[in-house]
Amino acid sequence: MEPTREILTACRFFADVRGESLERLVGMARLVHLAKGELAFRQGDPCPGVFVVGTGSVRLYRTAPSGKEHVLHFAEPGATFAEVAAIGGFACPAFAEATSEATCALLPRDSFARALQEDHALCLQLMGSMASWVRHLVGHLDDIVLRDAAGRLAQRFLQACGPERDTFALGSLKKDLASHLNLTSETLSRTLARLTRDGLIEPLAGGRLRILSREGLRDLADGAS
Amino acid sequence: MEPTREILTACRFFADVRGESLERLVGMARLVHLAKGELAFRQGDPCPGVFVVGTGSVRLYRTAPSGKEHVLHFAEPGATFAEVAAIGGFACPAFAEATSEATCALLPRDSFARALQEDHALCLQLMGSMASWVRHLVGHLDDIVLRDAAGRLAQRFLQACGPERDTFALGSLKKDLASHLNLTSETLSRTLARLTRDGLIEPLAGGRLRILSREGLRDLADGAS
DNA sequence: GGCGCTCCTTGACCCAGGTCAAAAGCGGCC
DNA sequence: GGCCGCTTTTGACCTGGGTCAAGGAGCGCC
Repeated sequence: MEPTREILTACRFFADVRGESLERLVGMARLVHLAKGELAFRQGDPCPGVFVVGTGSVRLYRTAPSGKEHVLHFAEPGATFAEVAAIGGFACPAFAEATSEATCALLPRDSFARALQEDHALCLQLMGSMASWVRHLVGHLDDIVLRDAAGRLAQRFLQACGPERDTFALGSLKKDLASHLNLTSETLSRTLARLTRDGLIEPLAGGRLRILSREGLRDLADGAS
Repeated sequence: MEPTREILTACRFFADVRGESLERLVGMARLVHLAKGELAFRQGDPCPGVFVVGTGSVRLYRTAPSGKEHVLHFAEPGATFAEVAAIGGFACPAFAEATSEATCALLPRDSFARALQEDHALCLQLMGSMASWVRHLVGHLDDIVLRDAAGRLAQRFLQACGPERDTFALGSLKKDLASHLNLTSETLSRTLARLTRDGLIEPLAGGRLRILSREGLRDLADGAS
């Protein structure tokens, strides 16, 4: 199978796009390869189109004039990024840096926009995806606004490992996770140590963690100090 | 003109919706009246549909288990709210409280969803609106993450009055503005006093403000303390 | 006018989390 | 193995902004 088809079919966003719609997307897609540390685009660049991550992982971050940076999102395989800018016709709102060697399918903005114009099913699909993304953003916003450091971590852990499994991987450098949660890496480190000391989590090999007390984490996330 | 038609045509979201599409929306719309302090819905309620503000103003806020609340958004005449939940099929993500007597048009969720299914132009419209909303959210997120109290205020003021005029109204209680910016009203009050003392702004009658130095505000927003 | 709201301001104090600096870890690579 | 560059941890200290408490100030209502 062409690699772009494989990437697109593995993507949640396009999971239900089939037949002619899918062919059209596959037809316009270009394969983009990123070396570790390479930027797919910079904040303020014109948006090249929608990226769909096939392998590797891409860190989306914004910077302030002051130099501080904020990690908005980690795009893992199956995720998309820059779709909002592509649809809205904005400049790229962030830097996109591969945190490991990565391959993406790129759906060029103009072709993609044309496909949206003409393909109602695709449009509906995307609408739903975008709504989910908004919901996610709002959730993240009030993680940051409404919870303290421990609460944010606890919340993150509970989400990261879902209701079933009780171990999971961090999936990024700790300093990036820290930045995503609007913490410094020092505070993250200290908080992690505290949760471990309190017996709520257990560090495993390979940057994985095991949750020992969902209860305890939930309490923290709900604001019990 | 029926009041709902008037409300819908005044709304940016539906500004380009005309003819049959518009008739359909007008046809499904119900007029909703809210007394001051009344809730249109509560966080967690099933989403009744898309609200379009005609008159008055609605405060959208979320609360944490700890009791802290965060004002996500002020919906003024011409704005919509709950559209994301309606489209994505989620529960209401926030409380919606009228801060003054308000009238809204309500497009019931099911009818609206059906219209979306069948009306491609409407779909495209909404896609663009949603993209703008995401952009706004991301901007707000990093106001909160990347700027200090004075920077957030400065940014807010610059946006609120646009590139042309140099006076504007706060448009809400100071404590709500504070909550929106993730500050306490005490800090807001102190910061406002400081900006006034430094000659960057000037308080006017009726809760209006005049900007005296765009320069100075820009510096603050850009992180110069 | 006076009374009772609610909102806003100001002051004194405090603390979560940031900052700065110094060790550890930990691969990757010659 | 040993060196180098990174990330992470830990410690000591500092500070922006939160908290608590006490007045004003505006305003609707009797």
